[in-house]
Amino acid sequence: MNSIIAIPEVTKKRMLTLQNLLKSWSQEKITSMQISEITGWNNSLIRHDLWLLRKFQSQLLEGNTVFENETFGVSNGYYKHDLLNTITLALGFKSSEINICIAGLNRLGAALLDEGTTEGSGFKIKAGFDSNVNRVEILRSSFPLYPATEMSWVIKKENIQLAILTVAAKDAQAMCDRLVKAGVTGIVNMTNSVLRVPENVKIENLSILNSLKIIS
Amino acid sequence: MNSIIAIPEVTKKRMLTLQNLLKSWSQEKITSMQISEITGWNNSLIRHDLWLLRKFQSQLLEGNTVFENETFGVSNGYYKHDLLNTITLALGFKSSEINICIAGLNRLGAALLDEGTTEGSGFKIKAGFDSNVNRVEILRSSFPLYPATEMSWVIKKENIQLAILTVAAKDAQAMCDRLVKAGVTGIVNMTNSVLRVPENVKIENLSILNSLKIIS
DNA sequence: ATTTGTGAACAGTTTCACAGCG
DNA sequence: CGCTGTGAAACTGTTCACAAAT
Repeated sequence: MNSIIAIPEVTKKRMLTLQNLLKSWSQEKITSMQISEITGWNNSLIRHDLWLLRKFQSQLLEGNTVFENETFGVSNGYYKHDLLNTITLALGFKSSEINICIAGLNRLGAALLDEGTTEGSGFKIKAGFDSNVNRVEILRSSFPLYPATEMSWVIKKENIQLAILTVAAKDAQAMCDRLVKAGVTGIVNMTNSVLRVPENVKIENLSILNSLKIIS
Repeated sequence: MNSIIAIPEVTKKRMLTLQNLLKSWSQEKITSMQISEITGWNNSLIRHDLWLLRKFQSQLLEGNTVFENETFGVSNGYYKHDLLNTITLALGFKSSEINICIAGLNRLGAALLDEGTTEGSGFKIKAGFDSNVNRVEILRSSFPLYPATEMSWVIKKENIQLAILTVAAKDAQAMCDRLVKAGVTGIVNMTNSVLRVPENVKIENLSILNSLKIIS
């Protein structure tokens, strides 16, 4: 009776990085040592992560206790494409696009507007919001911009699930509350504010200043 | 013989967040429960972190095995200012400003130029670099912009220690190599590329796409 | 009564060690 | 032989439980 396993968050994050690495890897094969050299992760950790991924996957194909078609580890490296497939499958990326919005159209927010930010990534920016009606009218972008007062219906109508928050620190909590109320289920917080959200809303903090402090 | 303790990276990150939280906390005192409610961290974890911080600090004041002047935990909450002091001291923030630069002046990089990005943070942007000479000439900013070819001497002359990397993914490793060669000791990587650096160079990855994937 | 400070217990993560495979 | 797959061992981080403080 094997207990049900889940992929830990740390592993998921590493696999996201590995995915990016593989996309720019030009050879057909790669070994755990090579990955280790680039990323700095211990080579056993990589094999262990991959093992977890496949264990998790085989558990989804219930009943199939025996691994089928095991082209995987060829004892002299992994095939890049096999790896990419495994990662994509195991992390369960949605096949359909996820709609997102940007809240706060100062220079940072505005920079995310065109810039191919989400090019071929599975995410689609559907709206931009700002409390400053002026900004909304002046800025040009490939999708519509709205005053923050319109947020509620736009988020529902466009089926927006996630938001990138780029307002000034002092307005962050208020804007966050509005987003949550409108039904957003996750926020990438690019402010220095600490956001208070209900348990079912996920936050990822991306503060440049904090990062600078960590590496200094 | 107590073994020497160091503050773990996870704790440091939490303390950075706590620092931000306290700055916007208007009351004189705060309890571990209140911090817990806002951040979602278990309240014992907060006390434990704080305990580590002070243990670490008292170890710096060598010989002083006895804590002196222990106004700290007043058994009904922490004084905001005591906490802020402890965090600042224990995390050892430099009293002097640290010079940084921005490598890659596309829209995202350019957005960091004025925007008070580093306002009162202990970091000072001293230069911006881009391989596109045009951009360097067109953009306006409060500090000088240079073609990437000038990087080596500028970084030395201005004593620049850290960099924020905002170039296109395909140019990331090349630009990173140049920064490292010029003597930078830490990079905030805002691209999706996985950077390969020598052990002594610290990287913090801030990829918006990865964050979106994690919360989705 | 409430909240901190503390070490022990527990859970999670990483590394080790080595069998098995090509 | 070099490399993967795998479970066990070592290590790191978090939570518990309760004494001490007020």
